[in-house]
Amino acid sequence: MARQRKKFVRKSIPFRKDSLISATLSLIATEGIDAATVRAIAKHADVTPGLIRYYFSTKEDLISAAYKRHMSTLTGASHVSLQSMENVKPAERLAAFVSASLTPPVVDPGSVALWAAFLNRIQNDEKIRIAHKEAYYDFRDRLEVLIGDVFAQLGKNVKACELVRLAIASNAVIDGLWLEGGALPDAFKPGEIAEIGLKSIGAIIGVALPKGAYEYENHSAG
Amino acid sequence: MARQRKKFVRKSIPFRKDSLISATLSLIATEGIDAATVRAIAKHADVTPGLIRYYFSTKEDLISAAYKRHMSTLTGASHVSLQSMENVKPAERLAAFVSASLTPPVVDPGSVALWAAFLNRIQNDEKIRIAHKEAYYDFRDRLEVLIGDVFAQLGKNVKACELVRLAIASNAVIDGLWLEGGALPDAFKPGEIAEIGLKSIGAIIGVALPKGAYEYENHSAG
DNA sequence: TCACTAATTATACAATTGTATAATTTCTAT
DNA sequence: ATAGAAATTATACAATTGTATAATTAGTGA
Repeated sequence: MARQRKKFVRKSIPFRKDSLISATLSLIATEGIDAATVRAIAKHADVTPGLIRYYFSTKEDLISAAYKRHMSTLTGASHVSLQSMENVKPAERLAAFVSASLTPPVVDPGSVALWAAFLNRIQNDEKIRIAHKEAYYDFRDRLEVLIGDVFAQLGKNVKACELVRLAIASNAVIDGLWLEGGALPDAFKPGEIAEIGLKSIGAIIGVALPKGAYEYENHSAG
Repeated sequence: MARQRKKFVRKSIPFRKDSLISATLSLIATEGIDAATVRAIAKHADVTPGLIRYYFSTKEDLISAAYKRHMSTLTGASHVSLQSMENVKPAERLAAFVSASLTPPVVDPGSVALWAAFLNRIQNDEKIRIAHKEAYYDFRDRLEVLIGDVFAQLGKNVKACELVRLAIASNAVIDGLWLEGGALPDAFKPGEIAEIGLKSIGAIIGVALPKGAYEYENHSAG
């Protein structure tokens, strides 16, 4: 008889790490943090539990890596929206950024659940606390730049501390809407959250933000 | 020799339930959800693990009860601020409500951690999902009434759907600021969050909200 | 004082958890 | 082809978990 089928296939280190991180995120998002046991994660990644320890020295290491990837996914989605918009009016760039942050896949129950699961560890896990802080300031600073650009183009002169205040407030609007949209997906119509976000941030900074920006709304209605 | 010291004291049902719920909340808030084991909770409540099952048929029951109490604590804190303000101008009542929601003890790391721990279960635990939904709408509706009163007093006519939108947006501002203030307590000066909240919501609804409302700010500055 | 009820503790148990280590299998270089 | 290194699986283990049940203890009314 022919040689028996292979019992496993060797994969590269990045591949396996990615698989395990993806499996971890997927499990936490869909079944909650308690479901993310080493055995469940391994099964989800089509791998044996022992392999986890081969790539991550401890489970906390894996969780920490998963957190970082989730955060970069979140912030990355908003960031991508600004590429190829170099020559677009500042107000439209800001609107695109806000829209992207308040539209699927950023606004998503699993995404919020994931974030909440990690937030729970923020107090007792320094790695996660630092990562959270960095992600928060990164996002807020980007928002501040975008808002500053809008004012610059309009010739408005705004004090630095005032600009910070507006960025904090705009960030809060996005966070709050993102949260509610993800936690209570049935409570809002599609597009409603992004629309409210645009109007609200527009009111806060005193500049109307164009609605229905680019890729995020259906073009047929424009 | 005298009779040996009592090995335990009998307490009333509400007392023990309260103790156990408090211990649960305290543990989750300070050490995270994983630390809230039946044994740790019992120890925290100066009780034997077995007693938990005497008052709560399952651990999930206890967790669920703890969630409800936490939510009513949160919303209650904002609600109390409106009592004995029946004859105050609507804008000041709204301001007091916002201030109370964005000031300790509502804004607090433990409070946010607690809320995040429960949010993680929102997808897979129907009881918690329903409780969350109710708490959200309860808070938002109250906000909507307060905003509506402000407009009524100013003689402004605002459509119902527009009022809802403003309540959603204001709620998002509060949620976002509350979250960031609790998760990153060092990132903000005392009173800064409440101040930003008042200005932002004021901008959103188009009505300046009085700062330094009542009990929440130091009276010496007034 | 004394039984009786209900609250509390004590003990036990099976399942699950993270981790450690030994045993295999695959792939690559020679 | 084959040996050796590296990746993967297999197995084991002690600790912890939620829960169930039996054994005590405290308070109450007669």
